[in-house]
Amino acid sequence: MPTKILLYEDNTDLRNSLSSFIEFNNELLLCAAFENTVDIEDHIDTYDPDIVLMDIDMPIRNGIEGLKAIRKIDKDLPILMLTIFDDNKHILTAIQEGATGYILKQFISTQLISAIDDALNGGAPMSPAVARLVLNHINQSSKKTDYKLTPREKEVLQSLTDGNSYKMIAANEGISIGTVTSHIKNIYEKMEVHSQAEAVSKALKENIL
Amino acid sequence: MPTKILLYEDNTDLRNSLSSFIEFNNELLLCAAFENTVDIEDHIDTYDPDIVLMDIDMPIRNGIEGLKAIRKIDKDLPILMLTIFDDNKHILTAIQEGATGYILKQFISTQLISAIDDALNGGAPMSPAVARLVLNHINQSSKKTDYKLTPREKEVLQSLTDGNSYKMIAANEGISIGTVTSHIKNIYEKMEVHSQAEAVSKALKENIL
DNA sequence: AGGCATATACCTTATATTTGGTATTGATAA
DNA sequence: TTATCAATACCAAATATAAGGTATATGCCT
Repeated sequence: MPTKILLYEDNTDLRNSLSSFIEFNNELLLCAAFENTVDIEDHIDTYDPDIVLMDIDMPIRNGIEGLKAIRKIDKDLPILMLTIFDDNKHILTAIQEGATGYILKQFISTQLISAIDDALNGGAPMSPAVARLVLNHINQSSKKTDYKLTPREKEVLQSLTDGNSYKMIAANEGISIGTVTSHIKNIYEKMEVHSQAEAVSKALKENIL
Repeated sequence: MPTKILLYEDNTDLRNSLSSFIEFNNELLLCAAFENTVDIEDHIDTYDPDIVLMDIDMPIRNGIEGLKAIRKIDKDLPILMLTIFDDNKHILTAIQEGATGYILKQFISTQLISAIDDALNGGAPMSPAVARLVLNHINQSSKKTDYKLTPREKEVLQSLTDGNSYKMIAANEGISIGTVTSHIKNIYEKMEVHSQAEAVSKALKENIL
């Protein structure tokens, strides 16, 4: 049984050539191709595809919106994003929204088949360059700022981040509330923040614990 | 000029066969091969490699330790991790610590050369299966808990997370402090928390914004 | 040994937050 | 059309926090 594909691509030429490419392959079956993701919920319902190929930059309702719309109704349907390589932000957004893989348009002819295959088998096809972006996003250590917190201050900050009040921190650490106050004051100075919320936010976002 | 390689692998047979494989290739130059990462700092200093191939599971001082040690002295040196197992935890740890790529040992013969090439050119070579793990780690939406916050409450929570005080939130949203207080009270109830720090922590960790 | 920096500790007071209420309006669902 | 809910708004009080001090111990440098 061939793999049912739903395609979204606003450029008419590319949409047609991709359609031909898919139709030419006996293992693949093109359900339909659209120029934007308006009504994508209905399309999914109507065609019940095995995989979706999705351009990112489309007018009216783009690929990210389409991706989100699908993920609301189907958490597992493989969705391969297609794009030119210049848009780091879109790539990360797409991945955070649950895209299955990421193919650069320039490599479609050589990689599409194996990418579809990988995606259907639980893999996440992406070029090494895209993977590098993703890894850099995870690996903050390269740009991790060091606020030179003392061991005690780190403990207190960790405890704050866990949602403990001054009173609870004092009890856990075996020190007085006054001392907790003092540590937190110093933490705020070093981190240049002025509230728990800001400190916790900064600590988590910058992964400094 | 050949690419200088430093190899860490505790299994003698595999280390030898990898060494032979590298020496057989004119583009590659094996600086040295070791069975664990003790003294890795000295090795880096002595051999000044272009890339490091690192097994993860080694006795005494393993590949993750070695990776961390290198990253303390060189943020950019490409480091490819090698492993037999699809060990989720090790893969994620390695990536968080700044590994450049991840090769499963079963694919070394076919993928090592291109992986080295990718790594040297700023890419992050990894198999689709490994990439899937990484993406799942980023994309929490599958297990995202829904606290059913209203749009306004999400705005307020976002603002809290940005480190704003009640007063600032009121000004930014164009509502009174009393109303901010009221929204936050409702947010706390829905999220089952009792302070800013806890709410911010939960919001960031669970990625609900 | 003396001087210095730092981590730790505690106090105090002015603000801010938390939590309990109540109430109005507009939009939406039953 | 009634009932519910979201968003808005305010009051009041009990607590918690932020930011200003000061003090002691410890290790480090000379």
